[in-house]
Amino acid sequence: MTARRQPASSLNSRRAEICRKVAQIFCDRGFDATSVSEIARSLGMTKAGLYHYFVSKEALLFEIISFGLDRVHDEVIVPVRAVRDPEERLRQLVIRHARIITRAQGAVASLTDEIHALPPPARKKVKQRMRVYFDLVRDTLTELKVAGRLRRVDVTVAAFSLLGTIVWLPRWFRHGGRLTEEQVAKEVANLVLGGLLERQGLTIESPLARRRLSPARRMPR
Amino acid sequence: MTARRQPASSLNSRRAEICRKVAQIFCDRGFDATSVSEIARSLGMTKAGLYHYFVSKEALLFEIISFGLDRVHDEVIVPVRAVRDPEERLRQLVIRHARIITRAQGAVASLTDEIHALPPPARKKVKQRMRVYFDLVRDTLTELKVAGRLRRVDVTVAAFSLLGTIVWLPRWFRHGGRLTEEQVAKEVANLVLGGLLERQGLTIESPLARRRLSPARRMPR
DNA sequence: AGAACGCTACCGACCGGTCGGTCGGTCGGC
DNA sequence: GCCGACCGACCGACCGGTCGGTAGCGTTCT
Repeated sequence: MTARRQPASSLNSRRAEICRKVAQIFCDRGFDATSVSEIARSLGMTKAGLYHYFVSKEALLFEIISFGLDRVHDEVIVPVRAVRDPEERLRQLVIRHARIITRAQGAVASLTDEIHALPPPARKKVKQRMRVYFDLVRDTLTELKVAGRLRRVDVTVAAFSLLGTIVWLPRWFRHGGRLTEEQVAKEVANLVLGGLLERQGLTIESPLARRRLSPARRMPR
Repeated sequence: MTARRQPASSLNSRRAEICRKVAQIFCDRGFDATSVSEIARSLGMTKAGLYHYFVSKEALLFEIISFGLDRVHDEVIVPVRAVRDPEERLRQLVIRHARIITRAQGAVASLTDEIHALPPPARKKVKQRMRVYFDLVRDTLTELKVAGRLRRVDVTVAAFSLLGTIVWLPRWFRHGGRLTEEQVAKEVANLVLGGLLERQGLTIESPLARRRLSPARRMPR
């Protein structure tokens, strides 16, 4: 129930392979609705064989969720933290997160819905890691706000709304549709950024040409 | 598995009462993770007693989901369709939808996640009703776009993103927190509208948008 | 008036089946 | 010859669902 990021021995690569496949299964059919025998059959082994790798169904779920959170950590949090400009950081964050979510057909995002099936200690760990990510989003928004580059919005509500938009992606996006995952990621980023930032050349902009605050709009109602 | 909107006989009022309570239970613990005996116990009756009202666990779920969709129909779709101006219609839609979702602690929204537990015919009916709602959102956006009042965004992506923001609300909003459900509904509406519309002093900005630099206090869920 | 009836609302006991999980192996490669 | 990978057979618990009742109550028959 612990274990994260051991060196890739043959055991661990097999574990990772199992994690990836089972993530998809849990994502498609739901954790509770999927029996261990079904999982094993999909993997071409028996239930007893599967239990060679995982001590319980819950432990398997925990490892899968942690695996997904690792992806977010490695491919979103770490690269994005290196971006200094908060606007560009936010854009990168949305695009990167949207991309891994559409790529995995929501396996990463949707599985976090299943945390309720975890025993409380494991649930707490997952929540803590999610919290770190949320703070990154909100802190970036706060940074923009302090710089006067954000519209008059509540940063907490904005952060949650942004995340809601992203995690909802797998519910409607389908590969091979009108838009590619790359296009959707960019479209969502523009939508979100455009909605949050003070309007003024909102895609490519020079940081000089910005008002410090927006005290009044023309024609207030 | 059919049945909708009979006159309120004593039987139906009891059914509705059961629906409301069980909706909360399913929402808290999940459909698959909740046994029929648990449900019955929470209602102060036995399993056999519960089966007097519903022919199956799935039928119970279907009735609950339909009940939630009825709420959206009566309190969002119908009143909002009467609004002629598309901008005001969209604002009303967001506010009304956000309000019933926070009011019911997400019972309405979250249960639609459980459609996968329904047998295909019932699932199809639910999806059709959800589709009607989605079309209302997208058509409104298209109307705005045609009138040149929308930023350069893809209306389909925008519609799904908007809905994602709303259905994600119950994951983080808690009653008795910093914001009331009314404030959150308005804030979200401003956020969404502001992000979509051509800027021109068109949002009524909420007084909540004052800077808040204090650290985080809550997590999703 | 009151016995008889019908019907709703519900219960205790029980059913076949499946669940997550265990255990004593077997077998192939180092 | 040992050890990691895996299997077939099996377990008790619990699942969704059924069945034969019955307590209570309004209506009807006499």
